[in-house]
Formats: sequence, C-alpha cells, structure tokens
Amino acid sequence: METSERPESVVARPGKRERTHAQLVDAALRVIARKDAAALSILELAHEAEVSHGTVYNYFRTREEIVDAVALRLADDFSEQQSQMFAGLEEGAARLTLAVRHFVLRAAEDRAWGLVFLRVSAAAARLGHTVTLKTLGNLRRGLKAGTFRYESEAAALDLVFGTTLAGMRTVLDGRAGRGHDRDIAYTVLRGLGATRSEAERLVARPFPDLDAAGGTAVGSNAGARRSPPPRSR
Amino acid sequence: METSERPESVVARPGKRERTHAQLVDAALRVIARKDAAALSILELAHEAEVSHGTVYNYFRTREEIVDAVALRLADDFSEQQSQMFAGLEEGAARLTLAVRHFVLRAAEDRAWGLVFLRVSAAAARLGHTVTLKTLGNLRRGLKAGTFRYESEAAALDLVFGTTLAGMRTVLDGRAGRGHDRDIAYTVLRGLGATRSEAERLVARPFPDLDAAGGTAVGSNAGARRSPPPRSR
Amino acid sequence: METSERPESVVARPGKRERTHAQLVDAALRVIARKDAAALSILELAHEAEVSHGTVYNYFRTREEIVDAVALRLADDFSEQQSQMFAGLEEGAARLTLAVRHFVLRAAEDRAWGLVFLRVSAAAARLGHTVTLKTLGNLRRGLKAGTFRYESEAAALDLVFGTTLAGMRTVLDGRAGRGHDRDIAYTVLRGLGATRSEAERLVARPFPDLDAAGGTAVGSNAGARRSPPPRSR
Amino acid sequence: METSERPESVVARPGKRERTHAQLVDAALRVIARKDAAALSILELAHEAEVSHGTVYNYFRTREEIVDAVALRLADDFSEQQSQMFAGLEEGAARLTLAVRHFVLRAAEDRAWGLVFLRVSAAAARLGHTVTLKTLGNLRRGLKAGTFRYESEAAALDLVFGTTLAGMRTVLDGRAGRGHDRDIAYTVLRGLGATRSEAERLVARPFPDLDAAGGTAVGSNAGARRSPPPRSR
DNA sequence: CATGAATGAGCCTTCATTCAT
DNA sequence: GATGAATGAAGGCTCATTCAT
Repeated sequence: METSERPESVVARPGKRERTHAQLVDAALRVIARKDAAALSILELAHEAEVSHGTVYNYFRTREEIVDAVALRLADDFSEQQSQMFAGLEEGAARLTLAVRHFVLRAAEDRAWGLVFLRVSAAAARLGHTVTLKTLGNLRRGLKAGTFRYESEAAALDLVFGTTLAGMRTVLDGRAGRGHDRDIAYTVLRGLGATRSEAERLVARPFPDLDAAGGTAVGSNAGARRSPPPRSR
Repeated sequence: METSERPESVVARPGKRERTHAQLVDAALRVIARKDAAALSILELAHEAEVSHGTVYNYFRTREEIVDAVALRLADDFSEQQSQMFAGLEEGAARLTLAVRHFVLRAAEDRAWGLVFLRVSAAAARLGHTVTLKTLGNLRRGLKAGTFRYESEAAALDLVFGTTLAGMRTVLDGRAGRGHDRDIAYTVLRGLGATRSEAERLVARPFPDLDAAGGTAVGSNAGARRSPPPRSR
Repeated sequence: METSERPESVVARPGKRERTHAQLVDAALRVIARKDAAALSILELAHEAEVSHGTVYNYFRTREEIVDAVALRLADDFSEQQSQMFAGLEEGAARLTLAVRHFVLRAAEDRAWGLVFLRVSAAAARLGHTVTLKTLGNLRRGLKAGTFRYESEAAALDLVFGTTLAGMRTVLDGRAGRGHDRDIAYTVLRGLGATRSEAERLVARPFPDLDAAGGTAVGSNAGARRSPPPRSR
Repeated sequence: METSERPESVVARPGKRERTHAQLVDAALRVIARKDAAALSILELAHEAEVSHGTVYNYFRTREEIVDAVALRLADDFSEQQSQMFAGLEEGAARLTLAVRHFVLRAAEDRAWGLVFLRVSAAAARLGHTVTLKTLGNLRRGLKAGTFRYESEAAALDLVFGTTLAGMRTVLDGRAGRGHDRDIAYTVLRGLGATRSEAERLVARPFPDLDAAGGTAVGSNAGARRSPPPRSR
C-alpha cells in the first residue's frame, strides 16, 4: 500500500476507484468460476481481490450488487464481441448463428468463463435482458427475411436461450465433443423454421477471427478456435 | 394425506419411519417452492415439517441428501405420470410431444411445482438422469420411425431439455400465455426435424386426462388442464 | 435377538444381564483405546457393542458410570494378575519391581491396553485407589526389610506412580526401546533408596510366565514377553 | 492488568490485537483452572473474556490452537522463571533441584496455576517439549559432573517428569503437606543416582526469591514462598 | 479510502435423554 | 429388557455488517 506517500490528501491517480472496482469484479469472476454465485461471500471476494473485506463495502453494499456488476461486465463483453463479430454482417440468421456458436465454442475454450456465464445468468436477470434484446433483433430480421418461420416469439426465445445454455452445459460437463457448437446452431435454426439447406449453409460459414478482440478471459486455456468442418447432413 | 384415517391419535405405529420421511420430503418441497434449493436449511425444513431439527438428522445427514430425496420423489412422480399418459401410445414422437407439453402445462397449473422442478433439476443430477433416459427412448423411436431427422443426439437432448425448461421458466415468469405448451412442443418438434404438418398434427392431439392420477401437488391452484385449441400455423 | 422365543416372559438364560454388561464394558475398552475417555459417547458405545443406544441406559445412567465400570474391570485385572505373579513371592521390593515392569512391558505389548490404562487412570480415581493400596503394602514391606530407605511415603508413592505412568507413556509414544521396563524399575528402586547392587539384582530376576493368565486384552499384538537381558551397570 | 493506564476510554489503539490476544489467553487460563482443558468451549472462553464468540475466531480457529497458546504462555513463563532462578547457578544438579521444587511449590501456592499446568501438559505436547529441553541440559550437566549416575536417559526423564507431576497432583489433592517440594526433589535426585549426602545438600539450599518476577498468576492465593526447613534424614 | 477488530445472527452438528412400543 | 423415534441443549462455525482509526 502506498498510503505513506500521501502527506495530507489522497494523491491517488485518477481512476483509482475504477481500478479497484475492476479488480473486485475480476476477483468475483474468479471466485464464481470456483463456487456457485449464490455462495459468493464478501470475505472470500476480499481475499481473492487482496483487499480488506471492509474495502468491499466501499464499492458494493450487498452480494447482489456484486453479482450484478459481474453480470454487467459479462453483458458488456457480450455486446462488444457481438459488434466485432457482426461487423459488415446484416443477415439476422447469420448473426444469430454466429452468436449461438460463439457461446458454445467459448464455453469449450474457456471452461471457467462458461461456468461463470451459466452461474451468473441463473442468478442475475440483468444478463438475460441484454442478451434477449440483441437476440430479438436478429430473430425478427430473420423472420422478415423469410429465413425463419416461427409463430410464437416467446417460444422462439425459449428455443434459442434454452438450447444454447443446455449446449454450453453439455460441453462443460464433457458430454459433447468438438463441433457441438455447429450441432447446436443447426438444431436451433431448424427449430426456428429454417430449411435444411439454409441451416447447413449458415452453419458452414467460417467463424470470423476474434481472438484479438479480448473480452474477459476468466481461465486461460485459450483453445483452438476452429471447430472441425461441418458434417454434411 | 391419509391421516384422516386415524382422526384422533397421533401415535402411528407401523410405518412411522416412512411417514415421517414422507412428511419431511413434503416439507422440503414446500420450502423449495419458496426459496432456492441451495438455500434450504435444516432448521427451516424442521420448522416447516413441524419436527425438531434433531429429527431431521435421523433421516438425512446432509442438505444434499434432502435435495436428492426430493429429486427422487419428483423423478418417481414423473415416471409414474409418463406411464399413465403413455398407456397405449407407442409412437415416440407423440410421447415426446405429450411429455414436453405436460411439463410446461403443469408449471402453468401448479406454479409451486414448476419452481420446485426447475430448482431441483438445477441442483440434483439425479432428476436429470431419470428424465434423460425416458426421453432418449422416445427420441430414438421417433428417429427410427422417420418422424425425427436429427444428426446429433447430444444436440437433440439439449434442444428438448433446454427449450422445455426455458419454456417452463417463461411460463412461471408470466411471460407467456395459454398455449405456450403447444408452442414449445411445436418448436421442439421442428428442431428435431419434424415437418410442419407432422408437428401440427402431433401438437393438435388432445391431452389425455390425468388429473385423477395424483402425483405430488406442491401448491394447489389446480388449474384448468385444457390449453386452448391449437392455433393453425 | 432372540426375543421371538419368549412367549410370555423373558426366558433369557441366567446371566444374560451379566453378559450384556460385559459386552458393554468390552466395547467401552475398545472405544477408549481409540478416543479419549472423556470423549466416550453413549452413541458410539452402543454402536461398538452392537446394541441400541437405548439399551445402554438399562445398564448405565451416566458416562461416568461407564468409565467407572471400565476402571473396575482394569483394577480387577490388575489385582488378579498381581496375585498370580506374586504367588510364592514374599519380598516387597521384588513384588514392586515386578509390578512396575509389568505395567511398562504390557503397554509395549498391547498398545491399546496401555492407552486405555493411561486414559482411564486419568479419568477415574477408582483405578488409582486400588493400585495404591497394593503398592503401599509392598513399599512398607521393603522399608521394613531395609531394602528401601525413603523418608516420605507420599513422595515414594509419587515416585512409583509418576515414573511408571511416564514410562508407559514413553513406550506408547515409541520413544523408548526394549528394556525400558527394566530401566524404569531400576530408576524407581534407586529413588526408593535401594543400593545399586540390590536394584540390579531385583531387576535381573526373570519374569514369571503369566501369558496364560489372561486378563483383558484390548488390542492383540500379543508380544514377546521377554525383555532383553539387563545391561550391567 | 495494565488497563489502569487508560482509565476512561476503551479504544486502545496500538497493540489492540496483542491486548485482546492476551486477554483471551488469560481467560483461557481461568477457564482451564475450572474445567478440563479438553472441555474448554469457545463459547465459554468468549464469555469469560467478555468478548463475542465471533471475536475468538479472529484469533484462534480451533480449540487446540487455544490450548497451544496457553501452553506457549506457560512455557514462556517457565523459561523466564528458570532464567531468573538460575542466574549465576551453573551446577546442573542444583538447577534441576530448584526446578523440581519450584513446580511443586508453585502448585501449592497457586492451586489454579497447578491445575492449569497439569491439564495443559496433558493436552499439549508443546509444553512438554520446552520443559524437556531445559531439563535435558541439566541432567547431562549433572551426569558429566558426576552427581548423577543414571544409565538410561529416557528413564531419567520419565523419573523427573513423572515424579514431579505426580507430586504436583498430590499437593493439589491436599494429600501432602508443606515440604513436599523438598521430598519430591530428594526422591528424584536419589533416583538419578545422587548420594544421600549430595541430595541432602542440594535440597537444603535456600530458594532464591523470585516472587518479584511475576509470571502468570492464575488464581491469587499468593502463598508463603518458604517451605519449612528440611528435615534431616 | 482502506483497514481490520468486534459483533451477533444464523446455520450446522452431535448427543444425552426420554418414552412409547 | 431391548428398541429406536423424537427431542432439545450445547457448542461449533461462517459471515455480513458496523465502526473507529
């Protein structure tokens, strides 16, 4: 601690508060990667962030605020990556395909991130909201373009979220091999009413390279981004 | 409850142990309907079951054992009801359709049961196993019959479970109206590769009457079993 | 349990009560060999004796009664063995020497017994009383015979008990090798005022064979009774 | 207690942690003077120390840590007093004599301290270690000087500790009068091989005055330090 | 702001004990 | 006599939270 430098007032560089905040959210991510989000304790968080537990109270007042902050961080990452991934990609169905694959793939590559995502999405509505909004746009675009042919938008959302999260869980449990991202995306597309050939075409598209993009890496088994070439159906 | 058979005395000799066990599982269901399964406390359970907390320890040694017992009860109920519902129904696709609709519908009818099911299935692998086994059979039958045309069985399971659970959640959150059971089932069937007309036909079939069947009612807003007639697509 | 034989009254063979009692004391010995005597729990005792915990209450009302029963058993064993060992041996100093050696040796041979003895003697005054009485006689005889030359009888008793118990502890902790029984006895004899040659002579006497004698074996690494020949001093 | 320095405020800034720690160890001493060390409960300790039970956990995580801390305190006291007592005293036999007498005498003067010492030494190996090391040096010095003539060092240690502790117990039980410290010391010296005249000379030496020295007084029947003049043998 | 001592609510767990069968 | 279901006292432990420095 560099408190000794300060003669009278706090000389802290601008952004000190932001840095500590980020440090705490980082720590929370690591903790949640280990235990369930509901089990996150202030004490453990403080220890992981290497600050006194009293300090945590300068930033969050309840455990829920912490989980929310983590959710916000994940949601921002998500938005950020979507933007990059979708640069120059207008087709709603294509965007949705990439988004679904992205989640499953990332869970496979960064197991810790996957666990955190599932746990936080179960605990914080906030995360769901952000993702829902983005998804809804893509769904409607695909519907308008005629690629999708669903009747119930609510059921369509359940399909997309439910299947994707289940797919992530399957990957995290080691019950699926490479290519599960494509299988899940294909299944979702079919459920939305895409024809076989459309779905195959969408799923066959290569993944834009976004390794450079960053985002919050929780663990670090930065894996091979490529899933194997799609099986022909 | 059959306590009504012995209107005055509480002594209950034979089967005492079984009775108390059931009483505890009942209480656990009610508690989980209120709070998350992970938050279930022995103390609270004892209070709800109106026994001393020491008694709980005569039956369960950890909270997990309790949740497992609840899961077992739900799984047994599930199997039981499947058997009744499927009596004389051979077609895998038809069975699957009914099962999916059943879950969504029941969540709508008995909100407490729905909450319990979601919470327990998140906490106890046991429940998932039972359901998976039953589902797998129906999937394969449908595949062999040519109704389903999926490639990846893992993705198909993710589709069925993920979408159904998401549909239950949507219903519990009040974000879907009557008929969501049919919408969810229709979506799942399409995702499994059923044609539009097949899916419509399957979804249009009336629901066998199983109100008489019993099973574990947690809350008691025993609702109107009938969902509205299917919309034409 | 053979309760089914009984048509109206308890047919139990005479001595049934005594047998169950002995069974409980046996079990208590085994339990104390594992944990400290103060930690002895009715529950654990019942389990070890393979009776219901309710049964224990038909025999003992408090934990102390149990420990006392164990102490009584050990004291009886002690008296019994002394009698056998001392058959035809009048000399007080010789008797004391054998008694001291016996304790240390037996602790080495039957570790469980040693632990039990130390633990029970720490918890139950009863055991100490019995041993004291026997010892006192031998001390006084030795004094009268001129072999011992101590002033304070209280200090002499402290010497005998303290050193012997410490010697047992040392053996049980594995901090002493073969022959510690003789070393301890020699030291005690010297402390009581015996001359070097007297002490050597007393310690050199062979140990009467009492393997056949029985007594309560707790563990069962029935060891080589012989300690190595005395070192010459 | 030096709280008297700050008569009004309780805030105690610097050294707060150390103070509370000492306060807890003090309380533990008082509790152990009442009950057995194994029965020490965190709750009771907290109550005795007049802090919340949560506070105790900020200092000790298990009961054993507490007993260890008490043992450490006793061991430090012991070392401290030995140093004072032995100032300018080189002879091993003389030191040992004083040490043995000191223990017995102190048990007589401060009954609570004696109980604590016996109980803690039974529960914490730590205490034994410290005392052993100090004793060993004195034993070897006496052996080299020719005052002692023992063969087995292990048996010699058993003699010293066993007899001294037994002597303390006898005093605490009220089964010995004034002068037991000298009787015990004399007996120990004889057991170590000292001649009668040597032992008498050693035991006759006056006790250095160390009342001023302080150390941990548990009870406070600060007694007459002087034991009666040695009886002639 | 950061720190960390102190607090107490709240849960967990073990067991002695009672009592109806 | 033996059994075992039920009880509740007793203690253990964790943590969120407050507050003085």
